[in-house]
Amino acid sequence: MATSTREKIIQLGDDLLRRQGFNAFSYADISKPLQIKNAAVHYHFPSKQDLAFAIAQWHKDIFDRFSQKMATKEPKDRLKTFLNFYHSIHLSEKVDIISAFATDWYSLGPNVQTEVQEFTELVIEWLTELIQEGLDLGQFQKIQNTRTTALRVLSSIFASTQLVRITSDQDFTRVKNSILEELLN
Amino acid sequence: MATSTREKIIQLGDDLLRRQGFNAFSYADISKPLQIKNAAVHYHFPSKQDLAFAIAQWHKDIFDRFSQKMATKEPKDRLKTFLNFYHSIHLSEKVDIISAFATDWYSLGPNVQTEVQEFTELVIEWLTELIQEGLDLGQFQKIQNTRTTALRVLSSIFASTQLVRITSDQDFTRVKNSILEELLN
DNA sequence: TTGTAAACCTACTAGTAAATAAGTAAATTA
DNA sequence: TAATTTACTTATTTACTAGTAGGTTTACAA
Repeated sequence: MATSTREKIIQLGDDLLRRQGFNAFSYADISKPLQIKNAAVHYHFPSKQDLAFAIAQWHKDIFDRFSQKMATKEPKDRLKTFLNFYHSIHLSEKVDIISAFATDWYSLGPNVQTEVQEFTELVIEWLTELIQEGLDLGQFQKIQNTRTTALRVLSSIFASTQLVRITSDQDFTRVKNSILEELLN
Repeated sequence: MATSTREKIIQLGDDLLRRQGFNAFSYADISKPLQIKNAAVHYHFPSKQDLAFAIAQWHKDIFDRFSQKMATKEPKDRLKTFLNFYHSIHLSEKVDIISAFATDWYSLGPNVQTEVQEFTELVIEWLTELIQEGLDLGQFQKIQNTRTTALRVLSSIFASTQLVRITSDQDFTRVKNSILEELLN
C-alpha cells in the first residue's frame, strides 16, 4: 500500500509536533526528509494551521477505528490496550497528541482548537464508558465519579509521557501499573 | 522593593514560557513590555538557553523557600496548599513549569536539562516525604508505593493544568478534589 | 490528440529569529 | 579625580520563517 505524499506529510508532521512541539519545527523539517521542496508541503497544506488541523483530524480517524476494533473486547482488556498504546508513545520519545496540542494551545487557530476539543471529548467519553462498563460487570472497583476517574486516568497517563522525559523510564511503568491496580479488583 | 531588570526578564520569560512555550516567544516579546531594547535582554542572558537556565534556577529557589515555610505545617495542610498553588496556575492560563520544560525538552541545552531534572526531583521527593509523613501520622490512607503516589499526584495535577485548556475549568476542580479524597481518611 | 488538473519545482518576498559589535551614560571603585 | 564596571542603546548580521507567484511535468479524460 503506497503512502501518498499528503499522508507522509501528516505522519511526519505528527511526529515532529509530538516530539518537538508545534513551534519547534518548520516546513523545511518536513520537506527535507521527504526529499521534496518546501512549496510542495504548502501545496498540500497552505498554512501550518491547515497541517495542524489535518493532524487533529487524522487522530480522530485513528481513534475511531481503534474504538470500533475494541468495541467487542471487555473493559479490562480495553484499558490494558489503551495503556500499552501510551507505553509505546513514551518509548518513541513522543508525547500524547492531546498534551502536545494543549501546550501549544495559544498557537492554534480556532478551527484547530475546535477539532482538538472534539477529539479530546471523544477520548474522555470513551474512557468514561469503559469505566462505567467495567463497574457494571464487576471488573472494576467502585471509585468516584466515572468522568473524574476517566480524567485522572487520562491525565496521569499523558502527564507521564512528559514527566519521564525528565525523570526515568521506570517512573512510567510505575504509574501505568498503579492505574491498573487502582481500578482492577 | 524595586525589581531589577534582570528579575523582570526572568519573571516575564517564565510567564511566556508557561503560557506559550519556549519556542513560541522571542526576545522581542520580553523587551517590548519592559520598554528596553532587544540587546538589553541579551546583555543579561546572552542566549535563550541562559534565560531558560535562570528560569529553572529561579523556580528551585522559590520551591526551596516554599518548602521551608511549609516545614512546620502538617502533611494534610501542606498537600492542600500545594494543590491550591496549582489551582492558581491554571487560573492564570499558564501550565506548571515542569510540564512546560517537559514539552520543550528537546529544545533545551544539557545544562538546562540538568537543572530541570534537579528541580523535578526536588518536588517529587518533597511530595514523597509528605505522603510518608501523612501515612505515619494516620492522616492519609494506605496507598501504594509512596513515590508512585507522589508521581501520580504530580502528574495528575500538572496534566490537569494542560487538559483544562482543552476541556473546562470544572474538570480541574474535579481532579483536584479527587486527589484529596483519595488520600485523606 | 488536445485539454485539463494534480502534483510538484524554481525562485522569490517580507518578516522575524537569535545573536553580536561597538558605542554611551551613569554609577562604583581605586 | 581617574579608571573601571554596569547597564544599557544603536545598528547590523546571519539565518531561518511561513507563505506565494508562476512555470513544469505527468497522468488521465474528452
